[in-house]
Amino acid sequence: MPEIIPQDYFRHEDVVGIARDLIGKILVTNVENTITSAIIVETEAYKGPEDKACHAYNNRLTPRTEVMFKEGGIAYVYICYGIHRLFNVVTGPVGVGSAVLIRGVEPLLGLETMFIRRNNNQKMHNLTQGPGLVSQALGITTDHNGLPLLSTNAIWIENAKMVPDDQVIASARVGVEPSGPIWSKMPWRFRLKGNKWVSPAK
DNA sequence: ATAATGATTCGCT
DNA sequence: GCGAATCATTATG
Repeated sequence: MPEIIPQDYFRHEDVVGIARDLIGKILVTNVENTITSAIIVETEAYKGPEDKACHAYNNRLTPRTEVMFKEGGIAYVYICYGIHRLFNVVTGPVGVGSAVLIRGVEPLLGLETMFIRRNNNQKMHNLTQGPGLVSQALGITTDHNGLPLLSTNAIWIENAKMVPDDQVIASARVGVEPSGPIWSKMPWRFRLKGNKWVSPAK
């Protein structure tokens, strides 16, 4: 039996370290009694309150960012560009608005379901390549917002063998240029080297 | 109440 | 490579 990552694991302050460690772990959802799972191959860390690219920058508290300030180990799902659901793992103790965005996964279980959710797209590499598509394939919706990552819920993360450093690429985050040269260049985007399911963004 | 905008994706050139 | 799609969230009046 695979081991579920306990919520405690997400409650320390080092969101960048958590983003790095999540590479290679298994994201699992159970939506409408169907299990789908995938290996996490791309993540990004968002470190509130000092990270200008983070929604919780400067401790900005709004109805949307509220869940980011809760204790680590719960889901933060929000809608981007009116179209896409982006899935994050909230990290840190209560009151710290940090989270890890899951940008790319490699499909593992429930391939058929993922194809259906992705409108029978036969292109394998497009199945879960990018944060919006990950949520689509795994059936993640705003209903998951605020849910604890537990096997008794619809979504959780399972442990896996630690991926060695020489297999992980750290680089600048994507789509955050407006937050300025300092924060947009922080090497807080992590990818599994050579993996075909990392997001296409440059 | 209204207006601007975005942690993106897709289709067309 | 470029621009449209599309709407919840946010700030502002």
